Amino acid sequence: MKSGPDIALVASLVGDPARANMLTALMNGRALTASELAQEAGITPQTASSHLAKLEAGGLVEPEKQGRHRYYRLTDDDVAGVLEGLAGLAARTGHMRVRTGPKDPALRRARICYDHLAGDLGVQMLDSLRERHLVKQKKQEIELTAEGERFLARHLQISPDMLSHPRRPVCKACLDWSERRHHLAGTLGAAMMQRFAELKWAARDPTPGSRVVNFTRAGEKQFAALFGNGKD
Amino acid sequence: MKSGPDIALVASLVGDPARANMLTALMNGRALTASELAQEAGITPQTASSHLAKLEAGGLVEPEKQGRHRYYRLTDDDVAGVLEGLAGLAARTGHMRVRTGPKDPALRRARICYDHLAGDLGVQMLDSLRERHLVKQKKQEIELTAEGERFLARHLQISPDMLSHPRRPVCKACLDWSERRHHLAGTLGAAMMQRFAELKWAARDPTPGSRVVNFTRAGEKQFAALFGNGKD
DNA sequence: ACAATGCTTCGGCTACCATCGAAGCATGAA
DNA sequence: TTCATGCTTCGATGGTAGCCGAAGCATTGT
Repeated sequence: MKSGPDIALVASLVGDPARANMLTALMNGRALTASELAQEAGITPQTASSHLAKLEAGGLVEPEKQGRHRYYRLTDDDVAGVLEGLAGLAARTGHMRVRTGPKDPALRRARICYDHLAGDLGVQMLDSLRERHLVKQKKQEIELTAEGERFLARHLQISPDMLSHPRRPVCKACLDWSERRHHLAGTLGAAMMQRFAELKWAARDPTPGSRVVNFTRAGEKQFAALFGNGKD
Repeated sequence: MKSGPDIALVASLVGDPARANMLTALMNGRALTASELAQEAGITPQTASSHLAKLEAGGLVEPEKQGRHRYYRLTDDDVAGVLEGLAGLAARTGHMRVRTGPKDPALRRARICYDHLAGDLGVQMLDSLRERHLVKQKKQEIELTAEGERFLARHLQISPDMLSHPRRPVCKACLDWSERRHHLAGTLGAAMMQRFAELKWAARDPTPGSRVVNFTRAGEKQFAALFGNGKD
């Protein structure tokens, strides 16, 4: 009659330090993989998996499968709002948290995600394509329009028959690690990245293991001309 | 560097079912005694005491001593807001809570608190006195003004020398059980209640153990004329 | 096909914390 | 004063949940 899980259930989810660390890591809107969240919370992947399953059951986070990764994000702004409120209450009692700053700026700017472009520029590129109706995006589904095909042929010498693959889609939305948004994956994403390299617009950083992509001065200009949003 | 109590601490406070029950019982703004909260949570007083100490240390509730009772209330609206948010998230996942309805309406309307009037009418009376500057209230301190003394003498035949007592203040703010607000205690509160009875305006319910105060039809009219707020 | 990576499930261990009995203060009443 | 009530502190107990090692799926790449 009077008992029941109610707020205690969801509050206890946030009440565990490991889960709280995960949730605060997700507060900026970015989606993180299970492994990254485990590292963020300072626990092993198997423990993190258990926590994430509970958070998902409690409706606080939502998973999105992406290849062999599994990205998690906060369910919606309501969750973020409650977390903000809790943080506010905690701050009043004198428990401030040191905010972990952004990592390597170059990595955030442009990097390789498998074989396609990710980072700020990658997200910006998909934004531009979508805005100019060169692609149509519906959730994770992305479709190349006829207008888009002409655009690719004219400016990047990419023809549709180069993009067909038995098991891989032409276009796919891929969750960006540094931004909260999607960037373009699939055979088209890979082909575009390859073309950027061939045109000497950009090249992977020679440092072994680095995923940074360095744009040349001319390449950045050309890229901005094609996919610029007017801000830089 | 990255760890710290932060939101996990305050969330874990709400995360315990017993504490959550206490907090939800306080959500309507009323202040409850430690014993009442213990009963509300279905635990023994000593366990409740431990919980309340933690909630107080966490800044979620604030105590107010009142005789041998100890009233607890939510610290402020921010706390209530966060609890509301948590309840909202919990409701989405299908964990609705059966809201414990208001108890006996007559008890909420008017009742005896020790020896003075409490309930809706008791709160309304102190409101009226304060509004018309017959008393001055500063936190829990209440002082009778010269204007107030004249008012009491004229309408209720209560003189200041009737109110002096070696160990009891004339006026005192007493937390109301059903309302969130204060009502008037002290020798004045007792004297006024006694006068109401003598004037046949009201009488304690004859049921043994009942704290209900029944107003007569005429008494309610007179009371409203003196302390009415225009709403009834 | 095989190997590698990312994540999950299972089992046992450990530590924490809610809970209550008993006793100790504090306040108010007789 | 002495008694009663309300609340707190102390100590011991027990249940629960976080944690990790090892093994098991799933997906991708060679």
